[in-house]
Amino acid sequence: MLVTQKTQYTLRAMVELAKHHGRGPIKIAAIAEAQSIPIRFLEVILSQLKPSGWVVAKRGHRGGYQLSRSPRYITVGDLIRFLSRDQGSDFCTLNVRRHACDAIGDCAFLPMWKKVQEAIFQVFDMTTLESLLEKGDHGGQVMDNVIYLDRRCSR
Amino acid sequence: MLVTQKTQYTLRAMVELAKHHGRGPIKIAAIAEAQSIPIRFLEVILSQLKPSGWVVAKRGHRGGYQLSRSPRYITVGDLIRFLSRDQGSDFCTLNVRRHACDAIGDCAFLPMWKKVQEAIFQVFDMTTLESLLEKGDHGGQVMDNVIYLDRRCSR
DNA sequence: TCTATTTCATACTTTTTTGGTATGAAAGAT
DNA sequence: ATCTTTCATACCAAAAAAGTATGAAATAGA
Repeated sequence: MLVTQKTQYTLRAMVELAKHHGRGPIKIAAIAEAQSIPIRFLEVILSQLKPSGWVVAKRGHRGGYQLSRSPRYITVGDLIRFLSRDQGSDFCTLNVRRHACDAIGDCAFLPMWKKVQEAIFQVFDMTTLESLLEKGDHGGQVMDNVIYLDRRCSR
Repeated sequence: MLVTQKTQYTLRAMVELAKHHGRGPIKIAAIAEAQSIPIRFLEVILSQLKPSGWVVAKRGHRGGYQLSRSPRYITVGDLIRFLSRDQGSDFCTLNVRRHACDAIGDCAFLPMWKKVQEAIFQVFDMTTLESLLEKGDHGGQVMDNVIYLDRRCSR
């Protein structure tokens, strides 16, 4: 739910579009090829992005997709918010519903979920498509004052 | 994947156990009742926590569960890491696999996923069962220097 | 205007994950 | 002994995610 395969396909496709920004439309097939995305699935994905103006499409010969605005002003955060728009949870990326523990009155976990949600978007919102195109460490400036604990998944 | 219903049941059950810490075992049925968790499901959940020493069980008359150590030293982070231990993603809470975009060489998104993962556990790791018992705003001290953008899920 | 190309809209199928049940055995207290 | 409670494992159902199919509608260029 947080980051599904579809989410990742979407981001990859958008980055691919960003790469070619300003050089006319690029075909679904080409994006699918470049990013190893099942072409039919990508068709569905892109046509869902269009109505809200993320991308502009052109049909027919020499048609294809292109970004509607500069990759500099498109953030991962905005995209992910968009992708989880009609997904019932109260914290869009987490899977948590506010009324989950209604029975107990006001849920003791709520402040925590809220903080996590904010922390997540703190990162997503600072990541633009453009920044993703730049090789090397990008977008790290903001969190540099935080001490990261090196705790990994145990397995 | 990130936070499933089972995850939330687990946390609620642990908080319930924390409430009664030091006062002998408490029955599954009582926890289930207090936290509105399906009892059979909770049985499964708790018996999965036992082998790794999160809880101690006692069978038979006057049996039940209790925490194996103080709620002060049990963090949500540790619990969530435990719950997602054998779930193939490289960033345990996100659903992202490192080799997802192998084709493209080194994935442009990796640094971002890593930062998000760290940001999430920054919060989870500072939240102890004990802190969840305290009413009011708890655990907020660390993130206080961060400027939160008020961006919500659009819907 | 015809044709090849490409997106578009919608619906369907399959697979995977999640959520939850069932059953009966084992252990412990009185 | 017996009642209570956990324990281990297997099973089932529902929901979500992933992916496919079909044919229609534009568009460019010959």
